[in-house]
Amino acid sequence: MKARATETQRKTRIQMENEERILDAALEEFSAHGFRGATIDRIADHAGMSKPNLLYYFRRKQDMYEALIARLLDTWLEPLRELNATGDPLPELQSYIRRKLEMARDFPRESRLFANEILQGAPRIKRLLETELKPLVDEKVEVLQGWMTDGRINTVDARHLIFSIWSTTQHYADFDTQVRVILGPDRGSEGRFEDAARYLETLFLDGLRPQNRAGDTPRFRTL
Amino acid sequence: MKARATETQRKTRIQMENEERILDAALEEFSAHGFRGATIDRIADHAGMSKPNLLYYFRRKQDMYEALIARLLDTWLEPLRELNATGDPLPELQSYIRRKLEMARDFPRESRLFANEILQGAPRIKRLLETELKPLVDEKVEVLQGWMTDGRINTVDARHLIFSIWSTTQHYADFDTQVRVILGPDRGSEGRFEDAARYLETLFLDGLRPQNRAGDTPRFRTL
DNA sequence: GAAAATATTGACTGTTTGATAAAACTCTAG
DNA sequence: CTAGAGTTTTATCAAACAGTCAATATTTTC
Repeated sequence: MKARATETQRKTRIQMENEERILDAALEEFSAHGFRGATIDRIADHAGMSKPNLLYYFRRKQDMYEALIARLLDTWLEPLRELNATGDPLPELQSYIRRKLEMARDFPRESRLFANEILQGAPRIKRLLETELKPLVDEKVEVLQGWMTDGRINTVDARHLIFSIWSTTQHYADFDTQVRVILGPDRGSEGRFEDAARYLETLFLDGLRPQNRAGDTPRFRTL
Repeated sequence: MKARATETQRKTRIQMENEERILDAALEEFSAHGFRGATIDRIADHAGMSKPNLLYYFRRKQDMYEALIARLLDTWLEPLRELNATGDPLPELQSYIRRKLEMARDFPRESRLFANEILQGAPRIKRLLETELKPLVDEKVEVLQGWMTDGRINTVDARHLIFSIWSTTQHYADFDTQVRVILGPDRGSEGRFEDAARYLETLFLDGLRPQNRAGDTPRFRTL
């Protein structure tokens, strides 16, 4: 009966398998009900093991949650990290959007876990947001502003630009239920995401103003 | 001891006051922790009354939740209802976006309540989405498609266009914690929303492609 | 194949939670 | 002012919950 908590290395085959099964079940529960709404019993049930057995691997409910959050944030920020300052601006943004959309498609539960945590005021990861998320965003904001100064993309508030990419892409994971109701069951998951990718490309590149770019119509001034 | 549940009219002064206080406290709790995560005790606490007293007005936890949802959906869809088919497309969309942004600013708890419900699979309002939300969206999609056919706005998937307006605006309520971390405390709430409004106007009208609209640069083809 | 390390279980504990019953109190209409 | 409707409290309950413990079973190691 060794202390697994601190002795990081040396994990048994069974240990690895079970921790994996537990974290998968925990992700299911936490992403659907938030920290407080999730119960150990249901997680144990979903993982196919008894509650005391589960608690043998994760002594407290919070330990599961923290394990999930820890592994999440890193993957979550990867697409933004890949935004390359030396690349062509529009293709770079385009592929950032595409990568975020792929994450929403392939890891919807992770997206919802994150959404739940933020929605509840981020009590457990606020510090992480400040130490990891903020500096990364600040760095990439510099890149975007450089592109704007050089006239290579339209001049806008770079932080809000990032927000809009996050929100539009994650919407397809977080609000999946609503999206399905609106789109109907006709188009499967793949079709939905193809359509979304096509739409977001147009939105972020050209906006909604009709494309009379030869100047044949005087610029329309909105209120 | 009359049955308040069905006998809709004839509410006492005290009844009205207390129901209001309770629903406010319930909104606070449900929007922050979801249905399962919220507890009657905390709601009663926050409303400043004993638990049995609260349960005198709402016999079950679910009754509070349903009362909130019922009053929510109607207000929530109001901005979309106001989208006017006979108006000018771009100003119409512009003011739809502005109204949604105002709702995110003025009713963030309501926005989070809704987000929580959808995030959890909308178990309690899926039917309402089908009977109320879907038809309204279908109707407005027709309007948007009409504008596209007439070349008055850029041709895109109208449903995804609506999704992007919902997600970008509600983001400022639902992910408020994250938004604050990124933007820092410099700008207050008003400033944040002004910046957001300005940014979204540019995004939805013109997109990010630099504005060389006189055709002095050959159109850039993205991957 | 036996000792040691690891894994699983059943039986529990103290607490929180949603909900009820009945007694006691307060307000209000006549 | 008083009778009855409306409101609040005290006391209580059963179920659900997070977490513990010692006993048992299984794997791994030599």
